[in-house]
Order: sequence, then structure tokens, then C-alpha cells
Amino acid sequence: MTDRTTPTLASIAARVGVSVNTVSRALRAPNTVRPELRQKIRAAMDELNYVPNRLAGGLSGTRSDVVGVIVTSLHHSEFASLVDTLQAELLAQDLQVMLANTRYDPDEEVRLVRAVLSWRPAAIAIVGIDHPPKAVELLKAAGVPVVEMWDVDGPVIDTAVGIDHRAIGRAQGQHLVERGYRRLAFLGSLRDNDSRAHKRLAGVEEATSAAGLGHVVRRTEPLPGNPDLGERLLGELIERQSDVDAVVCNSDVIAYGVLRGLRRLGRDVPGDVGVIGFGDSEASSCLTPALTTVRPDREAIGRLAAAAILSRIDGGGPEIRRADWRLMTRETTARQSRIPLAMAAAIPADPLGKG
Amino acid sequence: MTDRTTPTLASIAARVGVSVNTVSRALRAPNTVRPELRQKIRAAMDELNYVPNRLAGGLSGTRSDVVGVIVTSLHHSEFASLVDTLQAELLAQDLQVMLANTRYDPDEEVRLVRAVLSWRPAAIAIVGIDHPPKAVELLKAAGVPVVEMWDVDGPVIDTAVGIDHRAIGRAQGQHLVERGYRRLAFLGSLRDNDSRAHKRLAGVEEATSAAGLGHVVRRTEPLPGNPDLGERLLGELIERQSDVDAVVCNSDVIAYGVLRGLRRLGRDVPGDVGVIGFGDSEASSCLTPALTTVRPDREAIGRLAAAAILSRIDGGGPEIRRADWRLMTRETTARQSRIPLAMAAAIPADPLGKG
DNA sequence: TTGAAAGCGGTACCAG
DNA sequence: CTGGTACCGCTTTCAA
Repeated sequence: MTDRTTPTLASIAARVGVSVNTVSRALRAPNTVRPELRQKIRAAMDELNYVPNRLAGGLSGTRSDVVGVIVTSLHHSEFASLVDTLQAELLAQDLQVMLANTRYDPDEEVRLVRAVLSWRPAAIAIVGIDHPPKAVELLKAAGVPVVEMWDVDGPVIDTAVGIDHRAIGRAQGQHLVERGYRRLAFLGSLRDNDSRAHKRLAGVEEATSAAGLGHVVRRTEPLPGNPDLGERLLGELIERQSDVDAVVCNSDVIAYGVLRGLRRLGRDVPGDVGVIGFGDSEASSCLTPALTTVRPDREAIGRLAAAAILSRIDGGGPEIRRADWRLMTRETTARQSRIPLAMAAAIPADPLGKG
Repeated sequence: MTDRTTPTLASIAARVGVSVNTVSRALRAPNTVRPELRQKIRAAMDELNYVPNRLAGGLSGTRSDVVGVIVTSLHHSEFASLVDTLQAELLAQDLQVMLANTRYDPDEEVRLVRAVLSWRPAAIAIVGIDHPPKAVELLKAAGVPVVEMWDVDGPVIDTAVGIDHRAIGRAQGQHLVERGYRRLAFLGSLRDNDSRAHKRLAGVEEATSAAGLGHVVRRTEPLPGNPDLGERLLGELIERQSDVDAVVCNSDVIAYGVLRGLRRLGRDVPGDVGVIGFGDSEASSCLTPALTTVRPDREAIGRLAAAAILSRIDGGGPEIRRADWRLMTRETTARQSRIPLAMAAAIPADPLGKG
């Protein structure tokens, strides 16, 4: 701290009495510098607490060491673990994560894509495959590898890693039907631009109509999902459709509120009403009754996404990869079946998510 | 896409027929450029999908527009919402978040501090006040504003925003004592370098010893917290100390597993055993029995941290701010008290966290 | 209102 | 093995 300015390669060079160039090589290609000199340079750097300037490095060199990660939400741990995994795997390759959160706002998404691109990232990982046209245009024009995550079904920009949401919806619906539930409802946080949730909903409807059941009643709002919202939506649902006997929740946290609400209303779960969630949050297996839900292989998505990013940076070609998911059958749907198995068998499903 | 190279200010300038710096000014100081020209420049940028290069901008200009955010974990939504809030508030000021996750590894922390500093951030926000000496040295040498989050009690680098963990521990212990619990245990994920958890534990012990009770039995592991770990630790605890009648869990997810385990063991909660958590995760109010826990004002921490960052960037001085927290009294500790109130009153506590 | 030119801190290609 | 020297793309005086 004797010097008020941040040390640069030049200050190190001056201190050691060599050229800037040599110092740079001492970092980038150590074996092209005499060990003794290298040692002195290292010492000087340590002493001055030198930290390389990546702005300069990135501007000059060819490669930048950032990867932009754009998610739609962080609050409800939906994507927190994804970001966590990505960060860890990329860091192992000395890649820094620049994080952005659109909060499901398309305008914000365009803005963030631009902001992230302005750092000239080596790649961009982004949640979803439904983006505002301008965002897609920017992404394509930038010529950066883009890895879309969580959804893979539909037009993809470049590379995608995700799960088959429609198949998940089918499995949810089919499971309820098999367990004898007949009047299904879909509840939760749902945004117009959350095509993943819409695909799951479509899957549920596919299953019910295949079973010859009526429409799936829905009660949704474009607000962040949490138990209070779940309980409120349940209340509103029951008020105008009191004969519903199964609720598909768009997320586990919504389901938590739904279960709390049903308890307060004195409805028995799974006897009177069945409940199924999506996500398999940590608490789900600890509730009483324990929540039946769908567990996407989050870790796999993170790992595959990281691998895809690295591969693309490394010159590999675009690809589409699906991760697995599992129906976690627990107590909230543990009702005795009332329909013949033959009928249930007629319902299409794809439990392995292999498309 | 007629041009294979990314557009630069120069390409825009060439296209419009002006100098580079006119284009630059059109962005940075629009009113110093003739509206008509400005219009043409805008059009060219739009057409070419121009995205400014912040590496160049940051290198040249004085201010950088990144804020480094260093957390210890993301998985269990412990800090996810914090990051979420920070990101949103900073973005409003056109500041980008560069995220790093130490996973409670001190070596990693040093490495990440260095990595983040290499982007010459306008400020750094970091979880905790206990950092490896080298990290502190780097941070101080860099002369960047540093905002430490979640903990404020102890030596601080610069500015800090957090809650009083010791007071929280005292309140947890006192609450259990008041409810008549006598043999307390502390369970959960606990790392040596997680001084926040250690402070809460110390607070619990302070409360029990003030009440004249014996030592708090502890059963911890330096692993990520989750329900399975909670249930396992509970099992191990009961095995060698079966008379424990209250469990302080280091996080709500641990408590979920503890409750599940107690249920399986046939112990009544809150009758036989009381359970209290920390964090007030979303599911906590939906469990049966609902979990008594402590809710830190997460949103306030995020907001205050963002405000502190902005203020420091803007030339404001260092400061220390405490956020509030609340004991959420629910069912898992709803046992009738067995001790005279006078005694309970003797236990120090500071429920408002004002230090 | 606009343009020319000097950096910002590195990297990379040369020559020595 | 080491040093000289053009840039990288943008910001910022200083003139015009």
C-alpha cells in the first residue's frame, strides 16, 4: 500500500528490471522464462498483490474467460442449484460466471442478453428456448456459442440441454388417472412466456383426454410461486369448482400451500383430493403426507450444460441432450385405483424422458 | 450477418461516415451530437446489432460496471434470494453481477477474490466477515469498496450488512428453555469457517447456561445441509444421548429431516421433543407440525447491501448496518412451560437484533 | 458540433 | 531466453 495505484505488468517489470513482455510470459508461458527470473517476478507480484487485468487481457488476446448465465429466477431455488453446478464446473476451467436474472420479463431479457454480450463472453447459457426475437437475433449475430437449458423441444438457437416437459405433464396426469382421480385441476404460478410450464400443462391435458376425462380446470397467476399463493389459488378454485379431486401444482412450493389449505378445509389427502407437484424440493419428502412430485435430474442438466458449453468453446458442434426425470410417488396421491388397468395403459407416457 | 466480424464503433463510424468518437459520444453524451446524425448512428447500430465492448470501455474509461458477488453456497437457497435481490437492485443502476461461489472452501475463496478483482469491479459484495488472510489482503490492496454480508460482529474490512447471529442463538435457546425443554442439542451442517453458525451456537449455549442447564450436545458435519443429513445426525444423536428433549437445527432443511426422523422413531413433537430451525424456508409453515424457526429479514439484507454498494461506489463512507430478524413461533416447540417465568426472564436476549 | 490522437494494460508476433 | 512494437476497441482531452 505504499503505492496508491493498482500494480500493472509494467510496475512489476520495472521493479524486477525486465520488460513487460517477459513478465507477461512468466504468467502465460512460464517455461519460456529463466526459472530464476521467474522466481523474482513471482515474488514481486506477491509483494505488490498484483492481480492481472482481464479487461486488458480479454481485449488484447483472443479468448475471454467469462460465460454469461441468464436465468429467469433465482428465488425459489428452481435454478439456484443449476447455477451452482455450472459455476463449479466452469470455474474448474478458469471460466468466470457472469450472472443475470430476467425475472420472466422479456424486455429485461433483451437488455440482459445485450449486457452479457458486451463482455464478449466465451459462451452464453440461458434458461429456456422461448426468447424475444430481438434476443435471439443478438445472440445469433454475436456468433457466441449459446446453450439453452431446461427445455429442448422446439426451435433451438444452437445447443440445448433439458428435459421433456410435455412427457412430464403426461406422466403426472396419467399417474393421477391411474390412482382413480377424475376431476383434475392445474394450479400455480404461470407466465405466458414460461413455455416449459405450458408444455407440462399440455401434457396433463393429453393424459386426461386420452382417459376420456373432462377439461383440466386451471387457476394460475403470473406471480412468483410460494405456499401462500398456492393456498390462495386453492381457495379460489374450491370456491367455484368444489368437486375437484386432484391438483397438479406447477411447483412444489405451490403444492405446500395447497396441502396446508386442504388441511385447513378439512379435506383428506390423498383420500378426498390428490396432490402432485413438480421439482421435488427438499422438503417434499418430509411433509405429512409426503408429496408426490417429479424430480428432474437437476444435477445432470447442470453437468450436461457445462459440458456442452466447454465443448462448444472448444470447437465442438451444436447438440441437443435430454436429461432424465423421475416420478417420485409418495403419499399425496396414494389412493386406491378405481379404473381397470387396461384403460390406464392406453395413456401415452414417456417416463424416461427420452422423447 | 454480411460481415463475419463483430461490429465495432469504427464499423458504425465508417458506415455513417463520421469519426469513431462521434459515435462514442452519441452513446455516452447524446446531446453533444446533432439529432439527425444521432438518428443515423442509432439506425446503423441497430442494423448491425452493435453491442458495445465493455472490455475496451472499462479499460479505457475510469469506471467499470461490474460488481463481484461472492457467496459460500447457492444450493439450498440460503443465499439465492440474496443474490436475486442484489442482482435486481444493481441492474437498475446498470451494474452487472459477476458471481462466484466458494462452497465454504477458503482456498477457493482466495482464488475467487483474485478472479473477481481481475475484472476491476466497481465493488465487491461477499458473504461473511471471516475470510482467509490473503483474501483480506488482496481486497484491501485493491482499494475496491467491499461490502460484507450476513455477519457484522467482528473485524470488518470496510462496510457490512447483516444480522446478530449470537442474539439469534440466545433467542432460540431462551425460547426452548421457556417452553420447558431442558436437554438441548445442536444439529446440522457446520463448517469451521462458518462463523455465523458458530455464533448462533454460542448464543444457544449462553441461554442454556444462563438458565443453569447443562451443556448443549452437538452433532454436526461439514457437509451441505439437507433433510437426509438431518435425519442421520438425529439418529446418531439419539443413539448416544436418548434423553435429549430439544433440537436446535442449524437450518430449516436439517430440521425437516429431524422431524421426519422423530416421526419414524415415534417421538412426539412438540411433546417429547421440541425442534427449532433457522432460516424460515418456505416449506416450514406448511409442515405438520409447523416448524418454529428464525426468519432473518433476507430482503432487507439484500436491499441494504445493494444500497451500501451503491453508496460506496458513489463515494459514501463505510458503514455497518444490522437487519432485523424474527422468531417464528409455531408448533414444533408448542409445549407448555414448566419453569417459573422469573427464571426465564433472567436469560439475556435481543429479539430485535439491534445488538 | 466534430475530429485527431494519446493512452488504458495486456498479448503476440517479431527480431535479437 | 528476452525485448521491441504493433495493435485490441473504446474514452478522453484538445483543437479545429
